[in-house]
Amino acid sequence: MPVLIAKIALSAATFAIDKPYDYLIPAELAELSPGVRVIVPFGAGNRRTEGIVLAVETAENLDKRLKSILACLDEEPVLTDEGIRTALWMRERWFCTVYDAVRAMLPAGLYYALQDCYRLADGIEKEAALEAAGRSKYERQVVELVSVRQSGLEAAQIREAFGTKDPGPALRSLLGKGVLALETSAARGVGDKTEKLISLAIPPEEALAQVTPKRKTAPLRYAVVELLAGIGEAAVKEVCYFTGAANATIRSLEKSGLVTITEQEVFRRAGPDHVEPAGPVKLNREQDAAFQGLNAMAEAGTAAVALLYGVTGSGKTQVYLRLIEETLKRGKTALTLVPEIALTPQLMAIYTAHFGDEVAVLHSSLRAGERYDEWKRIRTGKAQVVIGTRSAVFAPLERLGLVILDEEQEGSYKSENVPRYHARDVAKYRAQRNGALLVLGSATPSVETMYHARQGDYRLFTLARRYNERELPAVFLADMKEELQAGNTSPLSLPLRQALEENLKRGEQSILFLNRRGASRMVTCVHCGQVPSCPRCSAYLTYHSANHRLMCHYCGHSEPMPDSCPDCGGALEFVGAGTQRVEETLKELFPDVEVMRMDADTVTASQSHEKLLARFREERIPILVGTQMVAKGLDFENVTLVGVISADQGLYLDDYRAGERTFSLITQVVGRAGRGSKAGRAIIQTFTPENDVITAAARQDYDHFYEQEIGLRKVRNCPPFSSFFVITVSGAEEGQTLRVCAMLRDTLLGWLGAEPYRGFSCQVLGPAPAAITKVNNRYRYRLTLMAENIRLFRALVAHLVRCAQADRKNRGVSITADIDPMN
DNA sequence: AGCACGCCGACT
DNA sequence: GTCGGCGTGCTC
Repeated sequence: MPVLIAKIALSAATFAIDKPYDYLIPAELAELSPGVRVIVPFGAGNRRTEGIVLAVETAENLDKRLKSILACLDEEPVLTDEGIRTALWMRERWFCTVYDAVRAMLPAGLYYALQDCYRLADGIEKEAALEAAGRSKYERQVVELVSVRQSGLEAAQIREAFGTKDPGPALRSLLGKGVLALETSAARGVGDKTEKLISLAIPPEEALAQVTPKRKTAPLRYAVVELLAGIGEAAVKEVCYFTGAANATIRSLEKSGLVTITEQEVFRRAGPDHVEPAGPVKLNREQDAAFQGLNAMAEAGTAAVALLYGVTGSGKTQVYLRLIEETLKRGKTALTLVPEIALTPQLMAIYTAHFGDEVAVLHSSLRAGERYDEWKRIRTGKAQVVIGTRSAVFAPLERLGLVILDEEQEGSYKSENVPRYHARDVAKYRAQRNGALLVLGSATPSVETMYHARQGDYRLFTLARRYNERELPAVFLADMKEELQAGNTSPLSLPLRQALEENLKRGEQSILFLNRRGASRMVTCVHCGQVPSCPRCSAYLTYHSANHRLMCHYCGHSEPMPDSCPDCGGALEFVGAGTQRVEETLKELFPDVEVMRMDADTVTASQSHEKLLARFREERIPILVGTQMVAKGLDFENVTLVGVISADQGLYLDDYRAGERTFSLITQVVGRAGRGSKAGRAIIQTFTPENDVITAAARQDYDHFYEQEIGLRKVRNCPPFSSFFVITVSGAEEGQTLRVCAMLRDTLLGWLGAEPYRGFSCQVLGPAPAAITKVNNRYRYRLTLMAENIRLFRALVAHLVRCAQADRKNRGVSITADIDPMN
């Protein structure tokens, strides 16, 4: 008798054991189709696990050993066939499990939280249950707990009652005896972002009276209560930030009844601005030429990739819009990806203006419900145009005809957590499968992309003229070495200071720009040179003026800023030119001038950076200092001066992409400045004014930069000439971590010497400690393999990782692999 | 990674 | 008996 069998990818499967598992489809689920999620028993303990059906098959002879699917979670498939294929491809391509990929593809609002609920089995009374439990004290405890309520008890509550002791064995034993019944329910809609709020549960005086006696021994408890007494209700996160209290402290305060914690949904979305429908798109001759070429490619219906290389301000957006219009006319759908939604609000507004309700927007600051709604609109075909950030590359569009990746060189397209995919590659894969056109747009294309374009793999379209023929600002390189020799240790050079003064006199606005990496601010002792570092990480602590504390950016540790050096008592001094330091310097120089600072610290939920920028423009605040996010303000009419504080920051890092990043950053800052009718100026501060990357960027000379860079890449065998495979080993014990890493290298070298890998070109570097060796008390060592990114070699790396993970000797260490990581 | 299973010694 | 600890092997 034939039976139905489902191939299922499981959430509980780790990378080492991930594969499609076979389960029997029970009669009541006979309609089950691929793409729906199910609950299945897995492992020796039959723990409930979420999975997704990859395929349904019929088998003639029933294999007795197959387990059955317990329940189905979706009425309709949440993944299309293409989605399933993409997930399978991602496992092979990015060293993740199929379910890791599935998780990345689905909107948060679709997540289920599985909840196990234990109750006495039907027809079993408490007495009988106790008897069955026999003399086992834990089993008796479980029976006592569970029999309180007819409906039974959630697993989490039983675990809580047991404290540190694991109730698992007792529960399983009782389950086996038939005394207990287990029901697994799937609760939906847990994905919404909530924020925990904390407030005093008792009057402030009383609370203070309770904690004051132990002020010396429990300073954090005191600090939290004191803060709350002053401000009333606050977010737990903020309270931790300002006092340095850990979550444990907060919980203990809650337990002692001093504070109460409530959860509230976070509303982060700025209301959708109402946009007037836009008129037809007009293209100039150059844009039209690019459009015609691209459109012909899209129309052909065969998969292809094109690079639209258009200098800043050349009007790539209009070309996108025309291409999308034509794609829609052909009855196909279009997907546009942008690096960070926060940096491209205009693009969204423009899309909405052109395509109205047909546009769906997907990005991280949407609430789970909104994201889910947008996802549904796409899934049901109501939205045919999608714009969004990295994960929007998985938008469930059918009949995909066009994919646009704007600012394709941006690093944010690469995911930093599992699955560590690159949206560009996923986009390429989807375009390939759909016979769609992928357009990579950029003013400063990544070296890899330009290489492919020049090789003829991608068609190249160029927009060389600035829209409206606007003039570039005059660029001046300020030599910071000279400044230093002249005794100027402030972050502002003399030329920049003079330019600022002139702008202030003329009533024009200025923007000072800091590289992100230069944004942090360390503290050092003038006497002994000590720099306070994190106790859990091998990283220096950074000073935050908002709470006057030293914080670790890797693990979140924080401590109060000491008055003097903890080691020798010497005076402490700030190093590095963070935005805060620049702001303070400006305030000293121009005491009566308002300075606005914009960085991760000042941009919060209520002070979104659009709001800050709007204020900057409307109130004509003379000077704006900030990181990347200030770039948008450069378009403003009254901004006539832009200063790049530390152009070198990040340029001399041990990273082959450093040059590319610096070039892109400076080029865009300069290219955007002086958009108005008044002539603009740009001052770039650098310690190495002769550096090729910096001078090329000042001239807006991409070709020169590219020629230099591709030569370097070739010599060093960096992408696009090879790929970096980085295997990271991390563990609590440094010796073991290093040993495992070395063992991996030896195994790999052994394999590379044998068939079928003999002769395959692969450079093996390491084991080397990661840039931040210790994070959260775990040591990290890595192997770097430089090799061609082909299936055969990926299979080898995957096999290596799987073997190492399965090895009992490597317990306690985690082993992961990544391709072309961003740091 | 979980989890069972088998084995051992300790407690009572 | 029961409990805790630990090594080994499998997950449809």
